[in-house]
Amino acid sequence: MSSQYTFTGQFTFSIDSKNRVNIPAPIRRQFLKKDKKTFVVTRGIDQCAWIYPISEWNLIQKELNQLSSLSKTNRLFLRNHLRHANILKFDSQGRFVLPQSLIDYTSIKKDVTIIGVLNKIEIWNPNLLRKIDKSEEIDDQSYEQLSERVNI
Amino acid sequence: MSSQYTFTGQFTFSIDSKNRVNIPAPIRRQFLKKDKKTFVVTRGIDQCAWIYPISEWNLIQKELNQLSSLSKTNRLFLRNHLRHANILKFDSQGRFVLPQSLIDYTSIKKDVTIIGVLNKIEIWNPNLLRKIDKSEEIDDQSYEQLSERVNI
DNA sequence: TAACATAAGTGGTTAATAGTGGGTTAAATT
DNA sequence: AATTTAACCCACTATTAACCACTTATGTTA
Repeated sequence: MSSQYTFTGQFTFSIDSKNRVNIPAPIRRQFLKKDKKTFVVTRGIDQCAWIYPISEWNLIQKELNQLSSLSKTNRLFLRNHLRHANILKFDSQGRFVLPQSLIDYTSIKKDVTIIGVLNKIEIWNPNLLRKIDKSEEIDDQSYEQLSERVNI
Repeated sequence: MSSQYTFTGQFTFSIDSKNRVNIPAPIRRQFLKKDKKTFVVTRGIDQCAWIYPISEWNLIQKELNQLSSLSKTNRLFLRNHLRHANILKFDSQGRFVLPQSLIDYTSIKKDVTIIGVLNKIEIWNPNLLRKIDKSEEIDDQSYEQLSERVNI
């Protein structure tokens, strides 16, 4: 089953003294009623945090359920991806508290950049995102490979 | 039949003088009424303890029943996983006493890190978990392989 | 375009919950 | 019967989450 969400856009906000982060209104508005303001924040594979609406996350979990813990790789993968996953809600002002472990992982200080990436939302340290922007461009060959799979 | 539990998150608490360990509230809240605060603690495959809600454990037992004891591996596996399994309940404060044998096995001293891993909960010595974090990272190739099976 | 109205982002206070420690009673073991 | 162990209860403290309030944008209408 495919995603019901298509997040886009980029926003930069401040994180407050209680580690609360505001979810940009355009993104917040997309949240479906059924998800009841609930989502999962976890480590991204790059140095950012990923947010999935809870219904999206449930789809992922179903896939993870197929992996047996008797395999070592599976065990590591499951552990490292699930332990950093926090089920949260945003408050009546549309904010949530970013867990300390993720603040550390993402090196977020005062400001955060929030970007919509299809079925997930990414939370970045603005400086880090800028740096990666420059250093990790997609080369032509990789684009060629992608072209086989994605018709854009 | 698949799991009814989807534990996530990471928490670090202290173990008290009576060897009591607190179960983190977000995990405790997930426990189904039918399980009546009952669960099984046993040895994990890595140097940690595994906790399964009793209904999950029953599912696992059903699978274990499929393994013939004529195979030596099966015999060893069954023995090592069943002999260290304790059926326990958590008290009105949400704690349980961690059996001495598991304290020894996991090298737990003063603090414990508790992590949710889908249908089970893992109890670790925080230092040990950190060590594994570094030494056993998943390499790019394994990620590529996983990507064929899991769409995250 | 000025005035108003609405929505969005930010900040702090209070009330509820969670984690921790210890003591008392009941049960089990020797 | 004495000692140990486990269950149960009560209490304190720190953290978290719910609530309220203010300010700055954005947009609408006269």
